[in-house]
Amino acid sequence: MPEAQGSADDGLASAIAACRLRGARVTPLREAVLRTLWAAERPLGAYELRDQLSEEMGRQISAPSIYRTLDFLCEQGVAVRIESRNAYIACNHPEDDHACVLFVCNDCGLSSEIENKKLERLLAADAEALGFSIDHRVLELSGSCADCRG
Amino acid sequence: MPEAQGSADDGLASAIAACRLRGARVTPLREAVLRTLWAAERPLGAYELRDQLSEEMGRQISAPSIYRTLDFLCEQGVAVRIESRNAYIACNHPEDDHACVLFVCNDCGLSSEIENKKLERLLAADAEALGFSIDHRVLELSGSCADCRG
DNA sequence: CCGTCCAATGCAATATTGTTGCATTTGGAG
DNA sequence: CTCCAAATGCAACAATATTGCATTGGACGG
Repeated sequence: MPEAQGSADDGLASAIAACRLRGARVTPLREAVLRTLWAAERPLGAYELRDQLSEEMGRQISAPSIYRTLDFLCEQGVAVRIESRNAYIACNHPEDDHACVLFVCNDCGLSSEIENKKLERLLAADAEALGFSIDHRVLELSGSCADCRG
Repeated sequence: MPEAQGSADDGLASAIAACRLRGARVTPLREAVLRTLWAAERPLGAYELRDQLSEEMGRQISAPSIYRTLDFLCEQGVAVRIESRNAYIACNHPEDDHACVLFVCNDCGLSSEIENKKLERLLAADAEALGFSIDHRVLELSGSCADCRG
């Protein structure tokens, strides 16, 4: 579940608005996928989304459609792929550059994106020292969230 | 290519020794997979390993054997799976706890594992603040290495 | 040396995840 | 309205990963 920051509806609405501002087309399928991600309480796989949306929309949605839609949403910065799970979540800070750390609970799936500027600086310094130019970062920490640690 | 630190042979030998010290069985297949990873100049996929080893060993190695072997090597800390690529590399510091950052060049595949204690502390602090207990970390940065930036 | 046992491997089938190519539809610009 | 490009539908397929069960092989006690 994307961490609280207004309601999921607010998040969805502002994500859609952000896409439109950039001139991107928010089609019914794209909106439905994003809505499903916002409503989910955990990361969803592509085929899970396909099944759920096929039911919701009363017709078969194909895997390629789902993947293309997810690509679009990730490019727009309103969804994020979790590499270590082959799954996706809605992203609640489309404005910044996704320089965040993702905590994912193995138990309930709760996913929290945390920004940490100091950490960014350390990574940038390491990259600099190596002469490495960073295109894409994957920072995923899995374990147990506060609720599930019982 | 695992970064220089003695020769690849030294790395391979010490990785094998480390496994044996723990009482783990280092079979011909396990050794061959690890040797191939050490010799590779880039991360290798499971099926790539299967094909290469099938040729080397003069018989068909099956996918399950490869996956089981890779699981073993990762558990032993002598190999690492790169989640963002579905690929594996040999690990050159089986001694510590794999609290490292991995830089992977999109161009040549060069993979450098960097330790960064400050970064570890920051992540631990974020986790603490969330009440989150970390099981597994994935820190993978892809981009262009110094040589490929030309 | 022999038998027993268990970990490791072989192997076939299958599941899951992701992609390609091409036809068709849709929505917006002119 | 017409045209164009983007989006979607769809079938086939490719790549990655797992399951279940049979077989092998080495370690160890006798």
